[in-house]
This record gives sequence, structure tokens and C-alpha cells, in this order.
Amino acid sequence: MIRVAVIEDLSSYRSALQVLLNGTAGFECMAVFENAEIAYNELPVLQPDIALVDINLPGMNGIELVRFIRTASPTTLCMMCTAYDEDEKVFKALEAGAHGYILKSTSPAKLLEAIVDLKNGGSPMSHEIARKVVMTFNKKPNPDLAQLTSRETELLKLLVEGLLYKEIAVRLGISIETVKRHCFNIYQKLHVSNRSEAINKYHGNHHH
Amino acid sequence: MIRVAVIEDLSSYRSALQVLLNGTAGFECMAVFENAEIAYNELPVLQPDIALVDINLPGMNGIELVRFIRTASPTTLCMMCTAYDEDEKVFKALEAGAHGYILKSTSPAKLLEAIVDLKNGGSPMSHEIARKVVMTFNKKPNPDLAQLTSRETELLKLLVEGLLYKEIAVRLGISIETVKRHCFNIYQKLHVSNRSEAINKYHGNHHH
DNA sequence: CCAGTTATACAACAAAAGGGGGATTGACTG
DNA sequence: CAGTCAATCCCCCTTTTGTTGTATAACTGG
Repeated sequence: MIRVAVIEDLSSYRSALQVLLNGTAGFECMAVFENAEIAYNELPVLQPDIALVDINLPGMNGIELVRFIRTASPTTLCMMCTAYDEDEKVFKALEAGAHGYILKSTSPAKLLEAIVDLKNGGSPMSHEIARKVVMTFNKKPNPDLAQLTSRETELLKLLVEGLLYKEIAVRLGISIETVKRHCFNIYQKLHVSNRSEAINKYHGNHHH
Repeated sequence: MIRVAVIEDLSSYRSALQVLLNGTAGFECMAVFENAEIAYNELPVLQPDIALVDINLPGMNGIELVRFIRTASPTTLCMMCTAYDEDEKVFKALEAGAHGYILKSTSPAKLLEAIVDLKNGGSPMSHEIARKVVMTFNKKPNPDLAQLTSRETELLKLLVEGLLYKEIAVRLGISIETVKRHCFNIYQKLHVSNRSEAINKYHGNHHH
């Protein structure tokens, strides 16, 4: 029996979920909440297996609620549920600790399947969401980095780690003067003039 | 008709895929390759819709091959296929440009489903893989960062960007001495002793 | 109103990083 | 074999960064 809590402001969708869950063997809709504030108080006590959280809630939004749930009810798995796949919110939600992310257009059958998947250690995501998530990994390496020799690359990694020149010298068993010379060459090849800029180049400029 | 190419060194699995694909309506196994080198030469000409690539190949591995395919045949979607879900390889593969990542334990039916999903803009992943991928986003912000005042946070962002002290001073309209003082305070709060370490703390220490 | 915090600033110093020049060695290459 | 290149080291010098002491004005909570 999978114990689910629903946090959703739209009453029609909220009720539909409740009926669907309670009408299916193996599922129990243990609570429904119309906003994040009420859920905030009740969820730590209920400790559901799954929290189905709408992103766009009045007042505190779903992402903040997930961030809270993840610490206040660590065993609860959070599935975001939203009408549109707004790019930024997807990643904000995952950073907050969401385990799955589905669209409201998902069919009831697929929704139940997703809940089971979540419980079994998966991370169900809608088509578009999964592709977006995977695409964030696809970083094209800066071509400048390819110009570095293997020794320079080795040294760059230590630079990125934040080691002092003298620490790098010890680590590589070379003179500090050689470290400086390598850095000089690396900066030339990367077209930067200091360590911080080199770190940014190394990380491909934009985080995630 | 979805045109699939298979790159897989294990002949039994390779043949099984070929039979499965050619025996199913809507799929065509247009080519099979037993190693990456042959595929390297042929794929740019074939331009398949989907490449099913085994990760562990003799000689050039599947990840390098995917990196090549993504530039030499940009419309081809790459699905990694591997026996075990070795953590590092998953992310290396996604960075190289893989669109999907499934385990060989996946049933034939699910495999076909995954290929269709891929073609339709999704990114099919096995249970465990999807959870791993999602988990990399779940970065708990360093509590030290919360200790910073808003001004310090503002300054830290400029530090991370790699600006010189004097540039920061101009940008914020304050004296360079004040910049230094702020940095000093920031380093104290983050428990670091230089800019590079602060950048690492800001980015949550481990890349991805 | 007092104590604490924040942002600001100056001075002086120490440490680290950056930017050249020049030189040697070994390995690989046409 | 001559030439190139990667890796190493040394020297000198400048700029930047990090540390510390001190101080003031503004605001904030008890």
C-alpha cells in the first residue's frame, strides 16, 4: 500500500486525484491540501510515502514546499506536478530535491505507473522534461581546452581545485617556477589572465 | 519507419537486436557494427535516426563514438546500452551527447518503447539511471553561504565571475580597500583562505 | 540609549600570483 | 641530422591578493 499526499490548489484536479488513488488497489490517498502552508504543518506528522506537489500554488510555492519536505520528512518522495513545463522551474524543483516531475496532461494510468516507479527507486519524468534534463549535461567542451598538453591539463585540474602554486609544486614533484611557467602557458592558450577566469573556462562558463 | 544502427561487440546480443528490430513493424535495423572504428567510418554516410551504442567496446569506447556521432551525424539520436550502470560512465556519456541510457536487462518490449520515446523527443532512461541523474541536481546549498549578508553575497558573485578587486570596486562604487575587507569577511564566513576556494564553495564543491 | 551589526575607508605589510627573458634536456619527426 | 616541442628550471620584477589594526557613520533590537 503506497500512502500518497496531494498538494494541489485546483479543487477539481485535487478531487480527481483523490478518487483515482483511493479507487485503485495498492494506493491510499491519505491527505489532500489546497495550499502549501497547511501541508507544511501536517506533512511532517503524516510522513507519506509520496507527495504529489503542484508547482504553482498560492502563497508558498511547490518548490519551497519540496525543499521543506525533504528535510522535515526525509523518507517522503516528492513528485512535482505541473500544467506547463516551464524550463527554469524544472531545474529549480530538482535542485530543491524533487524526485520526479510529470505534467498534468499525463493520463491516470501513466500517473499511477509513475508513482509506482518513484516508489521503486526510479525518477519518472515526462518526455520533454527528461530530454531537457539530459540536455543540460551535454556540454560542448571549450575547444581551447583541447589545445592543452596532458601535463597542462593535469596542472589545470589542480588550479581549479584551488591549490597554491607551492602545493601544486609539491604534488607534482616539480619546482614552483615550473608551475608558474605552466600556468603562464595555460593562460595563454585559454586566453585568460588569471586563475578565476581559467576556472570559469574549465567549467564551461555556466554552472549547473 | 525508424532507421536504427547497432554498435555492439557481443555477437549474440548484436544479432538479437537485429532480429528484434527487423521483425517489428516500424523499425529497420539498417546496420550492425562490432566495434566503434568501423561504425566511425560508416555512420556519417548512413545517417541513421537512432544509434544504439554499447559503452564497453574493444578499442575506442562507446562514449568517444557518441561524441563523434553527435558532430558527424547531428540528426542521429544516441542511446547508450550497457550491462551495468557504472556511475561515472553514465554522466560521461550524457556529457558526450547521449540522449538516452538504458540497461541491457531491459525487456525487448521496453527497448522498442524506448526507441520510439527517443524519436518522439523523450530521453528514456532505466529506473536507476534516471534517479541518479535527477539526484545530481539535488544540491544542498552550503549553510555557510546563508551566513553572508546581501552585500557580501553580491560581492561574492563578482568574485566568482573573476573580476579584479579594482574592477569590483568600480562596479560597486566603493573603495578597493572596502572590497578587500568584504573579501576577508567572506573568506572567514566560508572558512576558506582564497578566491579559488570561495568559488568552489559557491559552486557546491563538486562539479558535474 | 546602549550594544551589536553592517558598510565604509585608510594604512601597512606579507604572501601569492602573473608576466617576461633565457636556458637545458629528452623525445619525437621530417 | 636538424628542427620542433614539451617539460623543466632560474632570475627579476610588477601587480594582485590576503591579513590586520583602527575608525566612523548608519541602522537595529532590546
